[in-house]
Amino acid sequence: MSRPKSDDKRIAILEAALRVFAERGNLSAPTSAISKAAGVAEGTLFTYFKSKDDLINELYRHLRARFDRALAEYPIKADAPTRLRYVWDRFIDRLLAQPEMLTLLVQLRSSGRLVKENEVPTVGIMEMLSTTRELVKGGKFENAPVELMVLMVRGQCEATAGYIHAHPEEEALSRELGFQVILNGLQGR
Amino acid sequence: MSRPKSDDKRIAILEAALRVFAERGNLSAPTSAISKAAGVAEGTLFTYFKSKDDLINELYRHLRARFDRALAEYPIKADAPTRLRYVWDRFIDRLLAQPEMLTLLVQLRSSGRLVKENEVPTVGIMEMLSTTRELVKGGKFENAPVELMVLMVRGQCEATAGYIHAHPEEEALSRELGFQVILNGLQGR
Amino acid sequence: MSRPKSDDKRIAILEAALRVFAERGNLSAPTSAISKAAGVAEGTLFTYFKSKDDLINELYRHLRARFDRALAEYPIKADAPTRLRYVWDRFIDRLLAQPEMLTLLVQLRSSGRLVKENEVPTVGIMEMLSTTRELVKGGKFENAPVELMVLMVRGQCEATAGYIHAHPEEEALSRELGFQVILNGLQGR
Amino acid sequence: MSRPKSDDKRIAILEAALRVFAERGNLSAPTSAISKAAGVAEGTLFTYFKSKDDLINELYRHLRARFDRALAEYPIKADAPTRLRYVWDRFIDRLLAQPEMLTLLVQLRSSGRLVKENEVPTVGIMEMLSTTRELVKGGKFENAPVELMVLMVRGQCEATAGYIHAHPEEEALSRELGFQVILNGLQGR
DNA sequence: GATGAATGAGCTTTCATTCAT
DNA sequence: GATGAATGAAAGCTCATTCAT
Repeated sequence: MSRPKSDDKRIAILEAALRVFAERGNLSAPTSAISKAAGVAEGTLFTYFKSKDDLINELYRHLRARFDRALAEYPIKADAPTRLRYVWDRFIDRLLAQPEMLTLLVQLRSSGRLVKENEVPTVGIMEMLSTTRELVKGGKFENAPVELMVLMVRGQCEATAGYIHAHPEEEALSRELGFQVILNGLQGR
Repeated sequence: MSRPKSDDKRIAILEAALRVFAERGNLSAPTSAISKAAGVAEGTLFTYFKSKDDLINELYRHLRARFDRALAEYPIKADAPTRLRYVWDRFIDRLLAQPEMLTLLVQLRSSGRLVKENEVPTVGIMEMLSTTRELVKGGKFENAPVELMVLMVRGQCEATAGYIHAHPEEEALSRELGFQVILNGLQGR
Repeated sequence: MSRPKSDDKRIAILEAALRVFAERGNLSAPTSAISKAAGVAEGTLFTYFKSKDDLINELYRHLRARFDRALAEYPIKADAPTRLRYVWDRFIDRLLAQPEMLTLLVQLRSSGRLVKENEVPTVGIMEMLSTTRELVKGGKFENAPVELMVLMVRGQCEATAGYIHAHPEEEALSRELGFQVILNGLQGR
Repeated sequence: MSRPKSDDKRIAILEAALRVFAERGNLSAPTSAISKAAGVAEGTLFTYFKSKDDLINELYRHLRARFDRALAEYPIKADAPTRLRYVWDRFIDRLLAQPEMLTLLVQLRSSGRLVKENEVPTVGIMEMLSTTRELVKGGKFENAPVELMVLMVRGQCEATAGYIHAHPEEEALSRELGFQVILNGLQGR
């Protein structure tokens, strides 16, 4: 094997895609713009990704993996509210660290281009699931479908991050409030 | 006098766009598919809409106008929870009546193709604003930014509609639960 | 017969075509722009002219007729130089009166859209022919093909008008010079 | 390294454009006809020329460069009439070698699609300028604007080439006559 | 006759992907 | 593996012409 596929280059392309897709809406940026932004030739993109769709799916996985990595120090032994708060904060952190991601994730999810395998929940979502289950126990939502609850938490989280993005000066307050609202809501007291 | 521009045809094109855009993600459906679905010639689309972007913006306004029309019997004199529930139910109604709309609205909002004027709140959102303001009064979120609250309500609503779309048999329950969670959350008791 | 085709309208369309074609090069202006400029409906243009090509040919004839009308007082009894000068001045007059025409004539001639019948010489050209024939008599170009001579006179005339258009302040001089050069040239002494 | 952009292909496209534009008037030939005539794919045309307008401008420069190249053996030390005759003959040569060019040049000039930079005089025109200046010295046109003179020479030249194109059997005579007329004319004796 | 909405062929240009170098 | 020229199938949009009103 002469030159091995470089992982650096792979990452460079993914990061370039993140940036470039965020600039033009709708995943409509041409692959040539992505390869240019990544500093590689147009053809090279296709030695790392079979097609644009493949790139898009890998990008989605890449972003989700980053979310999961952010949960490294998950306080597994803490109580449910603390654990939920941890996930909440990491999600917000990530969304604010790369605000393009917020829109991009939405676009990816609604693009109809993601393959089935990419529709499995991330570690973060799994944690939300179990935490939420615990939280509602004994409350008036004890018998509610947990999946619905999780969708709600995620929605709330993205709404909060969106608000903070528009009003950065209210970050601390919003982060807190958003969390309290959903916690309150779920506990049903 | 010649044939007048027919409003039926205009609506037919908008409805066709709704359907066709929902099928392929990212507003990427070709205008030719839309005109075909609307039963008009390719060129005709452009006598009703200056460009694809114009069509997209008009579509957004069209959808929003429909939401507003659904609020015709808004119980203006009822108490805040009742009023919020009314808006909540009408939103869910609409999203379920045309489930394509759920994805489409998200796509439209994140497309970067909407003009400024289309970013003003609908009547429904305005009502949410005033109702929410009233709801938090006296609670622990009294001083929270109302806009954030409204974003949360909308997020909750869309999450709930999404869940119902996937689990139609749980509609009544989910509709109720979703509302209770956000109401609980906002009232802070 | 209810309403007769109005000659005013016909002329209005031709004049509009002259203006509009001059603005965009290459006869590429859409018929809709012409009808708009003429103050008639798009379809109306086609009740006066069978097709765009027909309009173009009629426009050419219209312009040529105007040239011919300018020769109304042709000094038929004067000597050859005087007569050539008369034609020369009227040509220059016309080209300066509507400078768009200079470019337009060139475009029409090189468009490949003129029908055969429109390739016959105008009255002005006919006069040039006979005058030129007389002028070269006895000179060193006695046996030259008159058609070539006439092409030269026309070329000279258009070159002169073009120059005057760019340097209006030198009109009188240029008009005179241009004529002297071609007269000199033809007489061969 | 990849395949380098081939200059052959570039030239092939330009030559194809020359042919195809000449067939249909008004630069109205579709780019697809040009690429087909050049034996390349439709898209390839656009890797060599940014747009149709760019192609048109490059074509103009291409043709002008050819004129200039034809003057390689310009007899710089000869007297003015000899030098003018050299330029005259080379112009006629070129116009006859590719008769499409005669119409095409006219179309290009009157198209309104040429950029400013392409309006500078060619080497041939520059030579005409200086030669003409010398020719009129001492004659009755001593104080005439040289630019006008040059426009005249060019016009005369194109008229002559046009005539020869229609009457090839009179080439030698016409070439001579045309030149004599303009020389006579300029010298004013 | 006048109007302008309707039509659809045709245009320029873009872009994912291939492949010669 | 890397490169970028080559490809050709779309895409969005224009426009001469027709025809219902």
